[in-house]
Amino acid sequence: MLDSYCKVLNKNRFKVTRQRKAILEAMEKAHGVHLTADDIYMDVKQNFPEIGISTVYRTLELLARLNIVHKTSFDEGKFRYEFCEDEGHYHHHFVCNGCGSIIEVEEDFLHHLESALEERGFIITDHKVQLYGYCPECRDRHTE
Amino acid sequence: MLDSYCKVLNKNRFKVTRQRKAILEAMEKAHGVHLTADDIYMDVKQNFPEIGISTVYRTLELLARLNIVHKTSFDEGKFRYEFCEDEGHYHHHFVCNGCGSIIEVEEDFLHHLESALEERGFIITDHKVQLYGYCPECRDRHTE
DNA sequence: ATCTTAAATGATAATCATTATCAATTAGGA
DNA sequence: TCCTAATTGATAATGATTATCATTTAAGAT
Ligand SMILES: [Zn+2]
Ligand SMILES: [Zn+2]
Ligand SMILES: [Zn+2]
Ligand SMILES: [Zn+2]
Repeated sequence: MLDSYCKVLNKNRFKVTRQRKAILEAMEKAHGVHLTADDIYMDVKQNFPEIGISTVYRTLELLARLNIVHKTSFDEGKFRYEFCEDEGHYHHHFVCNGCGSIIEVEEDFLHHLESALEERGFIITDHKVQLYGYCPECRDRHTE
Repeated sequence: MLDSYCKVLNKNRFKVTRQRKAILEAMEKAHGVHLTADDIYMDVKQNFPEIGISTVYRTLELLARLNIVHKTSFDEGKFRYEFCEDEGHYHHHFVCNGCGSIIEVEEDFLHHLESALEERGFIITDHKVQLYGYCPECRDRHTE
């Protein structure tokens, strides 16, 4: 997995540095979790104290440009990152207003909306669906 | 319209100040446009040079809390505001990667996604759908 | 209409995520 | 090994937003 990402870096003439590998490893370790730049920085620092926060931001920007990671905001005033899916089409997210947890949702009804727009002459390159509310653990606390 | 918003302020024991009225007026003037706090600040300043940017932020936060305006981010690193719809359920947005224009989309296929989650015990209070791509004016420039 | 007072305001500083700068380091090809 | 452009880390800068606090004001009581 890590190797295949390094191949993409190579293919695009970007150097495979210790820092970039460490960042990719940290993200792999947290697969399925939506990490902030700072989450990644803190984790990498454990085994690599010299790493700079700028390198983390720069690397994530690069990985996003290469379609290795997907950068998205859940309206918290900061961005979160996760690995892209192979198909290039993203799953959706449910954000709990109670505990803040972000839960992935597989269902996809967006084709309808997309084709309606494409008929009107738009080109759709990406979409984002975020649902907000209460997860089963928080719903009782909320309705009490 | 403005009067009905003032009524909501009154009902909730908030004062109806010149600043709050000016901000609501600026937003009414730009109905259908998705304004940033600074857009509103700049506009109100024309006829009300003493207004402070803090007041704009504070007022928007209050109006959002009262469900008068809806605050949303289009991943630009800042928030945009528009009046809530009566139903409490928002339209969707198409963001053009070319010119940055934000176009409203009425179609709503989200019930499906929402009921699927509700069956699993979640409570959905809000959703956000944002599509990205190229609008008809920008698509040729893009595919050239 | 005046008084009272808690709410609201504006100037300013603080915060926080992110980006830019730049001298020093380094990956990877010759 | 050498060369060099890419990369890095420290630091400063930015830009949006929030906090602080002395001053002003809306709106209810007199
Ligand atoms: Zn929860
Ligand atoms: Zn996800
Ligand atoms: Zn466009
Ligand atoms: Zn809208």
